Amino acid sequence: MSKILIVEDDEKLRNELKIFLDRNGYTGIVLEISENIIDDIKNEKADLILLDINLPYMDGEYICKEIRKTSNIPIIMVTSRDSELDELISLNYGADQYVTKPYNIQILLAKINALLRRSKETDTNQNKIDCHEFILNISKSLIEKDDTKVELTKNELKILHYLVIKRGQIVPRDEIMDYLWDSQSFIDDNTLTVNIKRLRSKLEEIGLSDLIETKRGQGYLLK
Amino acid sequence: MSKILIVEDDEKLRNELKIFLDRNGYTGIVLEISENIIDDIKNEKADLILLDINLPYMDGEYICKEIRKTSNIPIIMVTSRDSELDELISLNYGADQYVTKPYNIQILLAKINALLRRSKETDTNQNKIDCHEFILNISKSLIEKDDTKVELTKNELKILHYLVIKRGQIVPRDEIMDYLWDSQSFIDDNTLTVNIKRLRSKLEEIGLSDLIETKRGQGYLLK
DNA sequence: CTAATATCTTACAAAAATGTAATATTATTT
DNA sequence: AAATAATATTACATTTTTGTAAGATATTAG
Repeated sequence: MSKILIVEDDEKLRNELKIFLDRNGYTGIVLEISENIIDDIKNEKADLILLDINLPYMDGEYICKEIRKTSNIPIIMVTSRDSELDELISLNYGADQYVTKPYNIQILLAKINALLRRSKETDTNQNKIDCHEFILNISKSLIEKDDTKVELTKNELKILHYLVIKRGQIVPRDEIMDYLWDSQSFIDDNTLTVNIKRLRSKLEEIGLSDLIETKRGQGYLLK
Repeated sequence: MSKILIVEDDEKLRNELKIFLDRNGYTGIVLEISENIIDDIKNEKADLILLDINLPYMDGEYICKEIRKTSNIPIIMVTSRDSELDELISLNYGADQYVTKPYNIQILLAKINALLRRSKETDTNQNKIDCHEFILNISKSLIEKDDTKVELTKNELKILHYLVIKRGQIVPRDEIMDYLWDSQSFIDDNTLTVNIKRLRSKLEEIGLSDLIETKRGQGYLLK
């Protein structure tokens, strides 16, 4: 049951929208527009925001930009301004969709569905990262490849995850060490080498060899 | 450097599009339309697909539906049919966006950026889930709260992650056990209780008490 | 080629994580 | 209130994970 925030000053329109959303399996929440609208939005902890551009106090594009500083909640701009410039600005400020009024309400619903489907992926999926050669299942701490899989320890997961994020780039040993251990704990530099070795062995176990390349003097590279 | 697949039969248009994408930091890949287009698409392992609706052999909506059976790659329908029905069908078949030709190419680019930003979220962020009371840092296996934090073991992380995904719902013990252990390994049912106890202790450590509620006979509930 | 340096390998002890058993507590039913 | 069932607690032995030490290889510089 996703919460959808309606940020719109046209009272008639927003009430209709709320009723429509409620009838279609969502919880529509209408916010009163005030100077504190940004805080109000943040406090609601909704799953998606329908955001008008023309609002009192401040415009929707500014609100969008502010929200994006702390949150990546899905945002659909819903506005009567059919302007390509506005659309461009909104998208560049971090909005996900731009819909012009009057809109076909079934299409708006379909867009909400599509966007929530996409954004929920992150939250609810098993937190897998698909790297062509293998899948890193972070929450289960597994490397998966076809029908084989191998469990990773906490250190191995951290290293591989860090390399995966930076795949294709050379990652300095220091950087990995900073990521793995608090700077307080004085960990032997060889400890990283040993951990890399262990990770490589596990990769070998499922037929993945030479994935982590050593760039002598520079760091490691995940291909 | 994201790979963007161009599935479009108008040769002039697709070449222009490729050049434009290449100039804007993407790798545009033009596919020849054939009967095997669906397999061709799957084999490319791209990051996003620009999919025309009017195509020889089969229409784009059908292709979209087929791709969605095995992949959740971002799909933007790009078409000259400005039809609300088509838009609705496309979105319901799993497309993320619907753009009509002729399009403003800057806006198309902004939409591509927005969609990739959203879909890459999983990859690039640190895999944190923000739950009002605390932040679950999955890749570092930590619970974070203000300036305190506590490390979780693999089991603790799995349990908490599962509860977090289903927060607000009662999660049966069986379901958690299925998630934690292979059905082959016959694990004592009390083992889960002990693991829950350990998780609760860690939550207590950083001042989070009574977060995991026992619903006797039903399961656990994360508030 | 030799020396210096970076990374690798192997083995091992200490620490952490895990499952189980035995017992205790709490809630529900009779 | 007693009996039953579900969950909690504690302690302990086993297994896994981890860091380090000591020596081996490989790479680069002189």
